[in-house]
Amino acid sequence: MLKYALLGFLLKQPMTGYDLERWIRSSLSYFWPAQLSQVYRTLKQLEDEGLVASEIAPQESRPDRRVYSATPSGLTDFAKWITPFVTEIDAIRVPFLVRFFMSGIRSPDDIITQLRILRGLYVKHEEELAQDVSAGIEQAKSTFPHTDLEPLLWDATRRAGELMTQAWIVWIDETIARLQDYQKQRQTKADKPPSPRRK
Amino acid sequence: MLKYALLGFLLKQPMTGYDLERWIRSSLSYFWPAQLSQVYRTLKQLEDEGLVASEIAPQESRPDRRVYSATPSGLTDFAKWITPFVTEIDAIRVPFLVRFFMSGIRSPDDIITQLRILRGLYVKHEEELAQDVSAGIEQAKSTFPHTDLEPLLWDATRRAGELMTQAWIVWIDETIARLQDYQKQRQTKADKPPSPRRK
DNA sequence: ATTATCATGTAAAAGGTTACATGATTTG
DNA sequence: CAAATCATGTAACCTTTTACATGATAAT
Repeated sequence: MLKYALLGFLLKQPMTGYDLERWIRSSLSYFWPAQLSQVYRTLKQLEDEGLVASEIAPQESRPDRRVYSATPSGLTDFAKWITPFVTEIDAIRVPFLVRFFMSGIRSPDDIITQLRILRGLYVKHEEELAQDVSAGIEQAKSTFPHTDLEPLLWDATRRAGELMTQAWIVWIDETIARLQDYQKQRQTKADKPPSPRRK
Repeated sequence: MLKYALLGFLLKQPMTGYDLERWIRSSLSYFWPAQLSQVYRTLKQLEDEGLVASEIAPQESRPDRRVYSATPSGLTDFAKWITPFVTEIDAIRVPFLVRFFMSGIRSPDDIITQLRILRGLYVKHEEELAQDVSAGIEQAKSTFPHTDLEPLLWDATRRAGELMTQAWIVWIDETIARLQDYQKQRQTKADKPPSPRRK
């Protein structure tokens, strides 16, 4: 997948592995993160397959830049990948939900605390996403040649991140409420047998 | 991660790899899918680490069942894993969004068609999720010893799937609308120079 | 003075996917 | 009579993560 993300960017413009990582960071990373080391080895693989070519641009006082560009067969391969319609929903993996689901041995209080922490993280995440991606869009507009469609795709991707984040926040709030209800019920039950009585 | 999912189930009750896969399918799979082959190799790994133990239950006319159960050190390890608070948001990977983002060379019509296909898949997915997981909850209630908290966690996990699916459907509808607007504008622009005129 | 940015990579390990291999029984 | 379910696994491959390694310059 990273393979095609890189190819897609290189079709817009030749650039280095380092550049690619930064572009991804302000766009795709919210749905497909990429480590720099992974970018470098994938570029090498793409070059072995003849889908990209690189040339070295010497620099003083900095490591030389290795600038990659997509080859004609790179474009062909990319087109072959993007053309067919997807007819299955992607499996997603959310490690946090595994933990949550398996939290039966934790106290409801602990789970609520955990959810509150997570909520804070998502709020922060939402702000970062808005800023990073919006900045990315503006930079892309002034960097790449583009049709009007491309900023739309870029912004729709940002929007997807926004909607997902908001959905998580809704889920967290709902779930905290449910856990609090559960606690209240337990308490009520526990109070009844000894019959509540004031001093 | 699968490692702890398996341990978590085995702490509720001893069972086989096959059983584990089925339980996961009606619960966690929506946030952490597991192939049967992966379940088997992970169980083997857990056994090597002494976190689970297995014994063979002979059967006639069917392969013998290898029943796994969590060991005391399995419980310790699981508790150590579940206890600490998570303080970072999980990266998620959504292959479809990578394609979408890179669809600049496709026609808006194609992208809309693709989104409509996806919408149908999500609607179906939502129904399956509701049924599978609800059935799973009922079965879990009658199979595992449990506190009242556990059905709550199970159902909250179902709800997370529901909210995510709904968020995707909203996103798809929004995005189709945006693409249609984009098409209308292009058409208007194209119509202007010859100046629109009626018969 | 320290941190962030620019800029390159390598190597080992972990985790997951896909394909292969087998075979009886139950359900539609 | 065909397909799904029960039930076990192995092997090769692919992708990603984490850790290591280097080093100058610009910004705070």
